[in-house]
Amino acid sequence: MSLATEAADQPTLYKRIRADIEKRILTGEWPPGHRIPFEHELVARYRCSRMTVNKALSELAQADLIERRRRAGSFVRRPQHHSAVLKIADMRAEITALGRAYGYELIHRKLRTATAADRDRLGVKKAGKVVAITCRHSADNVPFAVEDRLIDLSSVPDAATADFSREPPGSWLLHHVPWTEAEHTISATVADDRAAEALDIAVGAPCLVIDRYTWRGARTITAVRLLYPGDSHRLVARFKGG
Amino acid sequence: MSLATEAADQPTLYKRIRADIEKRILTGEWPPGHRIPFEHELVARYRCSRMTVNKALSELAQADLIERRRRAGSFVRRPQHHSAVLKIADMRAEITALGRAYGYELIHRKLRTATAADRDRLGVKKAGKVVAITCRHSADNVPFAVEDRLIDLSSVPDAATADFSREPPGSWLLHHVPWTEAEHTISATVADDRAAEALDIAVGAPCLVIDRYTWRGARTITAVRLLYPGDSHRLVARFKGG
DNA sequence: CACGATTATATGTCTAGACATATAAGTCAA
DNA sequence: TTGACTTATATGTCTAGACATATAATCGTG
Repeated sequence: MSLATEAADQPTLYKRIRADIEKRILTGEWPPGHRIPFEHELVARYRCSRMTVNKALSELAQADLIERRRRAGSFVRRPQHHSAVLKIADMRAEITALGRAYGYELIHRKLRTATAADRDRLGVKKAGKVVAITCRHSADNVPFAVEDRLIDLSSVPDAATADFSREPPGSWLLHHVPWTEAEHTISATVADDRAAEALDIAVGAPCLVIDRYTWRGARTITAVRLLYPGDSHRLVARFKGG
Repeated sequence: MSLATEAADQPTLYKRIRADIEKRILTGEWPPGHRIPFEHELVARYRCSRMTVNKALSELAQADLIERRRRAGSFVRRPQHHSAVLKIADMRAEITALGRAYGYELIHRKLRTATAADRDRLGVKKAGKVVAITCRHSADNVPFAVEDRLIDLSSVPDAATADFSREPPGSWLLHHVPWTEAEHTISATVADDRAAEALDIAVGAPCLVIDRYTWRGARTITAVRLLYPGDSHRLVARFKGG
């Protein structure tokens, strides 16, 4: 078993070590559960210091490719099944990235004391003020998605006076409020009257739904529901690694 | 500006350094573009060696929270908008993780020479053999998803003789074939006759669709389409960090 | 002023040690 | 056999240095 394969073209030693091991894992030569050589063995193989192989192994562990267990060794992890990294940018970025003209239209905006439904949706107990917004995003003048959003003003007071008639609330929030945690829920539904009209599709047509909740620490910032025409829009996630 | 905040409760020094910086970024105290202290400044602040702060900063860079530029310093990165990590496990794991009883049923299996449609779907040019499978996954005896799969036998010869009447092809593949890349596409549709019958829902009911393509290097392994009843199933992705 | 050469500097990688700590494995007594 | 104790060992973290390298800034020159 020669771990040091071909001579390095360029990359640094720890990267070569990492790549060598990664290759063996991805080709299946070292299947899940396989114990990879101990650090001191790799030190001997590559004739380097322990810190160097440690760095390579640490990165592999961070990438969930291997699992490190004290006293036992390092083991190839069972493939993380199918994780997928979805990049859901804000709507303007998403649409311009497609090379299409971005359009935005505010349909409705209301500042109100949180109703029971609002509080439930935001996951808060106290009845503070909220802003409720409905708007539409379009690509090349074709409806792309409708957005239904609630912003908690006790977390984001400035949102009360922000001008959402020109700037989409999603962009505004991204630039004004740092967040620490978010949750997305993806589901499917069929268009009701309101959605059908806003998206210019038939009632009963399939729609992709993304519900997103954003927090900053314990405080809820915003809850948003995005409705995409199901036949035109797709979320694509490419994932690398085993 | 005191970087060394409260005394450490337990964690190691480099983790504390990383957490301190992360906090400042997430709270917005250090906004995107802000230059974080040079390594030698952090060394002085925390009275430790450069390797220790380097490890902390390297991990922050790996997590895309900061960007490191030689000679210039390290800078807070613009928030990665809304990325979402979807964990799509194989169906059995997904259902048992929900605490429900997993059920599997093979509906159809056929070994054939790839048709034009098959080749198109798999993205291959040559007309080799393929296995086409339709099956159903259920949770607590309620239909959970229908699966429509194509396996390229030139990439996975063993699939020709595997017994898919008891073991779901997804699990079998995960345990027998390592993969290097996958792509998911998520969309919405409405149930047609076949789907409605298999899922025991009404024709025209919304369905979530996941199309997954899996490769090993340049070879296509399998293409699968999963159809979930849209009102019952949700994909949840929680994401941390800004 | 524009452009090329030089220099200073922050990060990138690496070493040869050290001690800490979790834990697999072995040992011994009840 | 089981449970408690001990030991060996692989990983986890850290140090005080070193040289490499990319590049921002500066300096000179045409």
